[in-house]
Amino acid sequence: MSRKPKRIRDAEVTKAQILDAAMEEFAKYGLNGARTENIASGSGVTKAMIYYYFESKETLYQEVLNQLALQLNELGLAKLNLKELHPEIALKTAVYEFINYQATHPKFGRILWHEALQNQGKYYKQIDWNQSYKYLLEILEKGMKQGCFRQLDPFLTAMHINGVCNFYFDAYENIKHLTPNIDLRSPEMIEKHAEAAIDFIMAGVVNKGE
Amino acid sequence: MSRKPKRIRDAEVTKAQILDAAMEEFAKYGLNGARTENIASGSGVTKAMIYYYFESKETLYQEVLNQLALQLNELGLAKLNLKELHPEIALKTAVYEFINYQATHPKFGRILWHEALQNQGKYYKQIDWNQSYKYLLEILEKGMKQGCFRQLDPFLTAMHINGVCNFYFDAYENIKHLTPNIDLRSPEMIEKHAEAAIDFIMAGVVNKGE
DNA sequence: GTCTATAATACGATAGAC
DNA sequence: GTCTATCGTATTATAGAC
Repeated sequence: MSRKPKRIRDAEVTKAQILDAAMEEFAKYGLNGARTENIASGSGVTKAMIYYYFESKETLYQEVLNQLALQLNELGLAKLNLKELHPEIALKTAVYEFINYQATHPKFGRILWHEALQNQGKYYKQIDWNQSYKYLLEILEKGMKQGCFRQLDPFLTAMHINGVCNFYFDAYENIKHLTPNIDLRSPEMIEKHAEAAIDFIMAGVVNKGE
Repeated sequence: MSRKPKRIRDAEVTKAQILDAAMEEFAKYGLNGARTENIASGSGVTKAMIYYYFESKETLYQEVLNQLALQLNELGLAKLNLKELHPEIALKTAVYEFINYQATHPKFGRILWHEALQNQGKYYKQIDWNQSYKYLLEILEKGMKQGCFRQLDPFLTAMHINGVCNFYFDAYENIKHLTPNIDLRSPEMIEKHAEAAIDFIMAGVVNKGE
């Protein structure tokens, strides 16, 4: 009579594995669509463990969002010290890093889109995302003040820049059908997107009249 | 003994009402998240009617996507005869009309985002969206050939333009929390977005060196 | 063509043994 | 700390009366 081998008991490890699998599942289906059974099997534990470490599926989801915000602030734009650079260089760098982040962390954007669409931003609201967003605003405002950027609405411009960077990745599952012969996820195409996006954005923002 | 008044029997009307309510529900929650009960109550019929007129929730969803593609082709860019205009005017018009379409048909973008995210474009693939997408490509290519647009990758540029137009609307539920004092859905703000988007896109595309 | 009632199942969450 | 077994409910879909 062989039994299922029992798991090594390690709270830290188990909790981290659940969070990882949860991020994967939430990225695919969002809070509502995610299945606790999938999170359990994805992390190699039973469903009951999820409720031992986290109060509910909802709490687990909130924790995933928290982790996301932490990761973004750590790995993201903070360490680049963009404020001290020339606005043009700062903006180019920020856009490049942001696209790179999207390419290497595809779950990030997807979770936030699911959040906006199916939860109407209910949980997004509970988390402070401002740091990363404000960097971009500051760069734009500084560039306008210095005259190297055109006079634009900083908020709308930030949204437009975001759209240029994001759409390629987050609408991928639809637009891949428009170009069946091109692998939009290949490093070469992503690099092309990054270059074209930077070119497009800079042309849209930089003041050529000087 | 009062009874629930029976519905007037009219197949056409009932079917249309179900489709309307379904579009509403799918726009909110996508195929998986949508509840047939909500679609039923939203259209004033019972759940059984959905299965009488449509094979299943899935079939109903496919029909909604079909309707969407039809509406887009009818109301959209086709009637503008953009090919005969100067590329700059054509692009400005296309962007303006597209933003206007998004503003007046918010369900359109939401359904497609849900489709990309939760179904990985499985049903999107079954429908021909090419017309509307190809208009934009043709405008860009014509402008580049004539020299009034810069030499850009037409496909990537089309994606970037799409991102500029869309993000404002489709990420609304998240970004509204970033600007609690501004109503991003007011006609004034949408008009500002449209103007800024056109300005941004034209600056990114038009060849200034001539 | 429309309804009520219900079958069948999937899923979040919990109890309790080990 | 981890497991198995199960409860309770929500939900898609169908059967059958009117």
